[in-house]
Amino acid sequence: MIRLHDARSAALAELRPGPGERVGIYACGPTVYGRVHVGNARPFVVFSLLKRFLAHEGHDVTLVVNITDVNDKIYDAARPLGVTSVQLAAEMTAHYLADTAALGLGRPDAEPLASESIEGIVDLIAALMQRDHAYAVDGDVYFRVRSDAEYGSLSHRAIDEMSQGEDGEGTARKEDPLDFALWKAQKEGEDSAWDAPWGRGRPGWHIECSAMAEQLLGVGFEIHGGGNDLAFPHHENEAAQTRMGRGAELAQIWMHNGMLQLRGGTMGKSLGNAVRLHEVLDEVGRDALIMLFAGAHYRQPMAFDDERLAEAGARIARIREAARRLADGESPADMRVHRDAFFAALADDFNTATALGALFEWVREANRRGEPVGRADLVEMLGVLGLENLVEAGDEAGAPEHELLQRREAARLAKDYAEADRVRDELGAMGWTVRDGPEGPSLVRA
RNA sequence: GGCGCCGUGGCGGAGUGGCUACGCAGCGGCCUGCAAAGCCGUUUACUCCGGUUCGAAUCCGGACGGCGCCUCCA
Repeated sequence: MIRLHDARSAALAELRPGPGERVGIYACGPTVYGRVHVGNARPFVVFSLLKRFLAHEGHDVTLVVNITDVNDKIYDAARPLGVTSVQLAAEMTAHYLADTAALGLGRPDAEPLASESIEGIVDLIAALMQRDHAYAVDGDVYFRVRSDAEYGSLSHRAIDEMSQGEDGEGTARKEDPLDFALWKAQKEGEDSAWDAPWGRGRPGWHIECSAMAEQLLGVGFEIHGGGNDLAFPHHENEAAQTRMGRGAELAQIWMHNGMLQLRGGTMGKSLGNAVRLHEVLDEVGRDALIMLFAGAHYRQPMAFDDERLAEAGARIARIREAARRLADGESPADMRVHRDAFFAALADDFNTATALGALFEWVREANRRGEPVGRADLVEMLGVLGLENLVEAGDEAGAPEHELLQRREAARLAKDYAEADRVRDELGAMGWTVRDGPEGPSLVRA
C-alpha cells in the first residue's frame, strides 16, 4: 500500500489507482516569463521521481506538467524587453524545456500549453456560468466564491478571513471582493487574445490548470501536485472551479512540496534572489542536484546553498565509488533487507530521505564484503531516483595513461618513491587518480 | 491579526512512546612506501518549562525562536 500526504484531509491518504492500475499526476509547472530557477526544479524532480516509483510498483502512470504561457506576468516581462508576450513565452518555453531536459529525468507524458487549451477552458467557464457559479461583467468573467460551500476546504481557511484580491484591478466589477477572474477582457497592449461567448480576452491563471488537468486526466484523477505556495489561492481555486463546474472533485490527493530556502529567505521570484536552474546544472551537474532534492523529505523546506550542493556531490561520489567494486547479477539475499527498506520508505509518503539512508546502508554493506557483490539491488534503487547512471562504467584510461601507470609501478617496485609520486602527480594533472588495490594499481577519473 | 509548518549531535537531515537512521566534515585506528578508496571507532543529539506515562526527544499544554501562505512566487 502506498500512502501520500493529502492537503485536503491533512492526513496520509492511501493511493487508489484507477482501472488498469492507472495513476494520473498533474503537477503545476512554470509560468514562462523568464528562465526557471532551481526552486522550479524541485516539483519537477519530485513528481518525476514519484512517477518512476509508482511505475516501479506496477502502476500505469501518466504525468502531466503544464506550461503557463498566458499570464499577466508574461505581459509585464515582455513590455520592457520590446517583444510581444507571445515571443517571450515561446522563447522561455524553449529554455524551460532545455533546462529541465538537462536534469536527465526524461519528459512528462504531457506538457500542455495554456495557449493551446483555450477550447477546454472556455468550455469549463461556460459550464460554471450555466450553473450560476460565474458571471460576466464588461467582458470579464468572475467565479462566485461564496457559491461554493466548500471553498477553503483545501487550504483550511475560513472564507471570512480571506482578503484575496481586494485591492486588485476589477474590484469595482466584482460582486464580491473574494471572487477571482476566470476570463479577462483584452486590454490595451495585450497581444494574445481569443474570442469567447462573453467577449475577446484570455483566461485567468487558475482556470487554465483546471481545464488542462481535466482534458488530459479527466475529473477525479489520483494526484495533483505543486509547490505549497500554490495551495492558496491557486489550488483552492482550481478545486472550486471543477467542483462547481463538473460536480466532482478534480483530484483525490493534493500533494505539496516544500520551498527551497536560500540564506535569508525563500527563493521567491519576487525577492530577486533566485538561482537559475541552468547555472546550477552547469556548475555541479544533475546528479548532485537530484541527490540534494532526494536527501530531504519532499514536504520539508530545504536549505539550498553551495555547501549543500557540494555535500550532495560527495554523496554521489560515495555511490559511484561503491559501484566500481560491484559485479554483474543478483545481489546477496541477506542484503535485500536494505533494498526492501528503501521501497518501504518510498511507500510511506514518498520518503526519499529515509530511502537514501537504506541505500547507503546497502552501500556500506557492499563495501564491507571482501568479494564484489551483485549490483542488481543498487541498480533497482538508483533507477527510481533517476541515478542509474552512477553504476555505469566510467571513462577508460587510454594507452598513454597505462604506460605512465606502468612506469610508476616499476619505480615503486624499485623503491624510487620520488619518481613514483612524480608520475602519479603527472597522471593527476591529466585527470586520473591512481588506486593501489590488491590486484595492483588502477586508474579512475578524478 | 488569521491559517499552517518547523525547532534533532560541528553541519545537513530522517525517524520514533523504550531498540546505532543516513550522509558530509573533523579526529583516532586498520590497510598503504606515502596517498587515494574502503572498513572500524568517535564517550547522555533531540529549544525551554510544565503535564500524561513504568518510561517522552517522540503524546498534551504553555513559552521562546525560525519559516510559508493570506497580494496570479514551484
